[in-house]
Amino acid sequence: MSTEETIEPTRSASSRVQRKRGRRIQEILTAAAELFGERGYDAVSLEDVAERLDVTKGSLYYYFSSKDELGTAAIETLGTEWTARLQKLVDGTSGSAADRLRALIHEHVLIAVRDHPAALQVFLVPRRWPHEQRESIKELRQRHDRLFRALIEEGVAAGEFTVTGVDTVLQCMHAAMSQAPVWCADLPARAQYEAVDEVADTLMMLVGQAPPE
Amino acid sequence: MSTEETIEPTRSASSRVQRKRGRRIQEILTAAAELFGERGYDAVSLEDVAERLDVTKGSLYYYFSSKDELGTAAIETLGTEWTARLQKLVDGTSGSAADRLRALIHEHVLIAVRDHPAALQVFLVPRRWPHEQRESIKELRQRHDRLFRALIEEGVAAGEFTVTGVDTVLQCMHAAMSQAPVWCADLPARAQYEAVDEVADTLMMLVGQAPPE
DNA sequence: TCAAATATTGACTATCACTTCAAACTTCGT
DNA sequence: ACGAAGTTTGAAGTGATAGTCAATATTTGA
Repeated sequence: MSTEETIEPTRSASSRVQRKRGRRIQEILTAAAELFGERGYDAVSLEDVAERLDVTKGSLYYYFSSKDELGTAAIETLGTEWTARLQKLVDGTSGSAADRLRALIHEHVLIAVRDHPAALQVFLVPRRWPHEQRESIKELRQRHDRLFRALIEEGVAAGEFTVTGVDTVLQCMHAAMSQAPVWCADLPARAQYEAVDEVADTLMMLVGQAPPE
Repeated sequence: MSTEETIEPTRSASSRVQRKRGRRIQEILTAAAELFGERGYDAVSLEDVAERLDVTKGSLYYYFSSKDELGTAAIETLGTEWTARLQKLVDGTSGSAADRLRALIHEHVLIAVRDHPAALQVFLVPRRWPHEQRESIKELRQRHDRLFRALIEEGVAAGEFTVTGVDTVLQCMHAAMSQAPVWCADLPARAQYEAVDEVADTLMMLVGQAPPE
């Protein structure tokens, strides 16, 4: 919802029309988010986005004033959905902090590997993003991180985890997770799942959890 | 040394001239390696490289047939120097596998943070590199990894380390290290050193080494 | 049905970066 | 000193892609 459109239709516009506009914007964002998540921001041209929607790129400028604006909004969309999925998982799982953290990592990486191989890297490296856009991504990542941080701190408080600095652990975790899709890219589906499993085991060591058996 | 030049001067060429050519190539590679290491491959144009050398970009094509070729060679140079530095450190240190691994990680990240903030990412993500160039980078990374792997396996054999899969540990380690320069970018020098220290502590947990004190 | 509002087109411009190359310049060996 | 070999230049070519815009098509509401 509430995606900011900087370009407004002249004035007026019935709510019906506005809703239609909103839907169209969502369509665009969805398509863009998919592409950016698959290939990364730079590797996707507006022409690519337009093609997927069966329109021409000129039309995209009717809704977004620049690629960066579309990009920011699309990544926001992607991240929001992602966070929601993870939140749902966290809420639906019980057990020790270790169990839940492991499940969270597993799900997180699995989503990335299967659905959005390039998305985590976009979240992680907002290097080339201009001015304020960067803040937007940072904020998104923070929202994203909160889930992990909460579990880690819970585990630390419960004496389950050993950790030097939570921030550093989070950073290392994210960095590693963001690369997982790259390593897994050439693996068959079955092997991917096992690889993700091993990544989860390994990352659990960042909080002092030795692997099972 | 032995940098392959695909473009050869007509024929003949005295060894003296050839040596001069070799030196020039090294100058170019050094300049390019620095720039690529600072800003990453894509963010550096041939014009940038030429400018640093006080020549025009056309001149670069006298030595390298394309940006990719120059890029591959430059990264090779960077990686070779890097490995040499780390090798020296490993050879010059004694103590438990844990001590040496920690020192290695620390040095590795510190080089990256201080000298080549973007280099590790280039080593890690050869995504956009074409055909065979990719293999070259992979090989380089393997050479790079060998140092870490040797220490890790030693520690495992000695019963110091707990590890599920060495490859996964290596990957996570590298991914995390490659991001460290980004996190540290805005920190003052003193704080950088401490941050690197904490990264080392955290990464040691990947092999089951709880932090000190 | 028709005019106003909205949406889309496609051709055009601008820019940036890789690449080519003939001509000019420099260095080398004799 | 001189020609040949090696090096550099600057301008032009190419291609990809962001961004613009007047013309056109579609949708809306009365």
